[in-house]
Amino acid sequence: MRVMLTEDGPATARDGATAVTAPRGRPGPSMADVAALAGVSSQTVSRVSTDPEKVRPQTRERVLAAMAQLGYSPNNAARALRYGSFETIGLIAHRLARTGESRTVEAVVEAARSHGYTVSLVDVQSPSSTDVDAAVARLTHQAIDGLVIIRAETATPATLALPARLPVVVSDSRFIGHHPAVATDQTTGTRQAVEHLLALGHRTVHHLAGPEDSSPAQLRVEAWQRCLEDQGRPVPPLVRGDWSARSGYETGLALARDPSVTAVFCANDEMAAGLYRALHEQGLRVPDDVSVVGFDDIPLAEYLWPPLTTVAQDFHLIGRLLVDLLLQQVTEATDLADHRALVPVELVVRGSTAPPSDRAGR
Amino acid sequence: MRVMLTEDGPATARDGATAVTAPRGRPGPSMADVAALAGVSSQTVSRVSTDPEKVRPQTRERVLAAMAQLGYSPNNAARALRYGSFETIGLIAHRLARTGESRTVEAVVEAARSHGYTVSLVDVQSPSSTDVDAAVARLTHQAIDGLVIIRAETATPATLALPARLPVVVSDSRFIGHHPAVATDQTTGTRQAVEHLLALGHRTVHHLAGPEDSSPAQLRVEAWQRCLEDQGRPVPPLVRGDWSARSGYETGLALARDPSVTAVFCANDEMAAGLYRALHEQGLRVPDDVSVVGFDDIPLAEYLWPPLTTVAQDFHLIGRLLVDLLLQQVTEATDLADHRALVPVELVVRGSTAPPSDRAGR
DNA sequence: GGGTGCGATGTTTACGTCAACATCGGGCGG
DNA sequence: CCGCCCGATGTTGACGTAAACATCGCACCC
Repeated sequence: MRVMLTEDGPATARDGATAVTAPRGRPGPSMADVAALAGVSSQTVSRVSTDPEKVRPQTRERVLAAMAQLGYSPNNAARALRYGSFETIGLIAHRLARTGESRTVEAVVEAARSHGYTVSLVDVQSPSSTDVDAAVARLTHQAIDGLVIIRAETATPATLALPARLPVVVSDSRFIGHHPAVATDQTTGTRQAVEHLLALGHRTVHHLAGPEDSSPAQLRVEAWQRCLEDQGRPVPPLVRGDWSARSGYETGLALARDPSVTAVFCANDEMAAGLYRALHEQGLRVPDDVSVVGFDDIPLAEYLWPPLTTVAQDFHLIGRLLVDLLLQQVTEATDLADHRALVPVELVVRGSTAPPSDRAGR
Repeated sequence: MRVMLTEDGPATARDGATAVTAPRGRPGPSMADVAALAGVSSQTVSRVSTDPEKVRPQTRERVLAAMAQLGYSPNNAARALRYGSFETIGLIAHRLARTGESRTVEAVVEAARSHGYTVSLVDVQSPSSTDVDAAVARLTHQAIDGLVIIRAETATPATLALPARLPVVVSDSRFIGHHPAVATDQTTGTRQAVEHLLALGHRTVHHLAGPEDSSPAQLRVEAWQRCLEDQGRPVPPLVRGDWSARSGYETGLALARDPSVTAVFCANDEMAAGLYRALHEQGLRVPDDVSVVGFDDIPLAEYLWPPLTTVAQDFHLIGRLLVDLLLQQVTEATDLADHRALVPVELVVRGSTAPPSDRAGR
C-alpha cells in the first residue's frame, strides 16, 4: 500500500494481512531510536525535550544531534496519554464566515493560545441539535479538555447530548442556566439604538429583524418592542431577514416603498447594507429620508456611505470571556453552572441617522 | 483537588505532593472501569465501541448500560497512540477574521470534516517566520497529521522550521516549489479587471495595492503593471494600502483629488469600500466620475452602492483543494513537492464600472 | 580514607486502547 | 457419542512518553 520509509525490522511485522488496520501515520522515529543513536537511555532523551537543564551539556548535544539527524519530534498522542490533557479546547460554531462568528473565533483562538491551549474547530451546517450533537461527538472523539459552543441557535439543553464531566461554555443565551454563558447585552444595545432614533425626533422605529430561530435576534425584537411600548410609540409590523445583506435588500425594498418609514433599526450591519441599497435604488437618501442603525459594528460599517450608525459588539471580549470561563472549569474543576457574563455594547453614532424629514410630503 | 470518582487504590497515588505535575484533565472512567461494572473484560468493552456486531446483544446491552452509567467516552490519546493518527489537521492562519481568511477556514473545516478529520486552528499575530514557527511548534506539540498554512506572507521556506515528515500544504505562492500549494490565479484575475476597465475606454488604470509583504498583493501589482505595458498604456504611480477599508479610504482621498484618475483597480473589496467613501466625500460619483473594481467578491460587494464590480475568488474551492492535497500526502504518503493547484477566478461586473467621463473638464 | 550527598543517568512501570492470540463452551456432523 | 469447528469472550502485549525510583560515580568534608 505505501512505502515503508523507516521500517528496519522484518517487514512482515507491519505489512502483510494486517496492513489495512495497521497504524496509518508516518511512524517516525521514537525516543528509543534517538536514544540508541545517541548512546543514552530513552529517559535521557525525554529529559532533553522536557527539561534540558537536567542533562549535562555534552550529553544534551549528543541527543540533540541525534534528534536532528533522525528528524525526531515527540509523539503527542503518547504525551497526551501520559498527561491526561490535550491542552486543547473544542469550538463549535455555525456559519463561521459570518463577521461576528469569525471575530469571536479569532478572539477565542487568541485567548486560548495565551493560556497555552490550542483550538479544535468544527463548523456545523445547521444549528439544529442533530448537527450540534454530531459536532460534539466528533470533538469528543477527538481530544479536548473543554468545549465552547458559539450560537448554536436552535439546539437546546434538553436536546443536546453532552458527555458527562466535559466543561462547557456557550455564547447563546438559550443555554443560560444550564451552562455558563457569555452573552452580549442585547437589551441595552437595542434600547440605545431605538432611543437614539426617537431622540432625533422619529415618531417610531421600524425593525429589520434576524431569523426567528436565533436567540440574539429574538432578544433584539423583544427589546425593540418593549422600548417602543415604554415610550408610548406605535409598534410597526416586524420585518424579518436572515442576517444576510441580500435579505436586508429584499425586505428593504418594501420598507423603502412605505413613506411612513423614517427610521429603521437593523438587527445587524449586513442587513443594514442591504437596506442601504434598497433605499438608494428607490432614490431615497440616508439619513435625509430614512435613518438607519445597524448592530455589530463590522469593520466596513464605518466605510459604507453614509458611515453606519451601529451598536458595537465587543467580539473580542466575548471570546476572551468564553475561554476564561471554560479554563476556570477545566483547571480548577469549578462548577459554574449558572454563571453568566454580560458583555456591554456601545452605540457608535456615525452619519446614517438624522432627524426625520417629511418623506410623505416630497 | 477534585472528587476521585474512579479511584480505588490508595488516594495518595494521585494526590499529595505530586498534584502539581500530576495529570490534569478529568481522568474520567476508562474501559477497565466499564468492564468491571459490566462484569466483562475490557477487551469486550473495546469491541462494543469499535465493532458492536462482534458482541452478543445481551452482553452489549450490559456494556452500553455501564458506559452510560459512568459517562464513559473513549480516551482519544490512547486511541491515537494506538493508531498512530489523530485524524486532525493543523491550520495556521493570519488575521483570521478577514473575509478571505475566514471563508477559506470555513471551507477547510468543512472539507476536513467530510474526510473525517478535525481542524486544529492557530491564528498568528504577524505573518513573520518567528510567529509562524511558534505556531508550528504549538501545533506539532499538539497532535496533527498534516498542516495547512494560509497566507503566511512573510515567512519563507528557508526560514521556516517544519518537522520532518509532516505533510504540508500552503496557500501562499511564496512556498510554491517547496510545498504543494493552492493559489488563486492572481494574474488572470488582475488581467480581467484591468482589461475590463480599458475596454470601457479608460486611458489607464490606477492600482490601490495591498501591502508589500503580501505575495498575492505583489502578484496583483505585477500583473497590473504588465497588463498596462502590454497594452501600451502609461503606468501610473502605485498606491499602497494594508487591505483594510481604512487604508483604502486614506489613500483613496489622494486618488479622489487627482482628476487624472478615472479608473481604480483595488487589490481587495474592503479597500474598494474605503475608496468609495473617499470618492463620495469628495462629491465624486461611482461609476460616472471614477470606475472602481475590487478583488475577492465579499458578500457585501453586491450591496455596496453602487454594487461593486469585482474579481470573485473561490475561497471554498481553495479550502477544498488544500485539504485534498494534504490528505493525499497523509493517507497515501505521496510526495507532491512541487504540485500546484491554480484556482480560477471570475470577473463579476456590477454597477461600479462605466466608460469614463471627462472629470477634468467638470 | 571512608563516608555522604548530590548530580547525572538508567530501569521500571503505568497511562488507555486494541490487535493478536488463547480459551471456553456448545452445536453439529460423522 | 466423540471430536471438530466456530462464535463469544478473556489474556497478553505494544504503541511512545515521562514520573518514580534505582544506580552509579565523583567531589567534598570530617
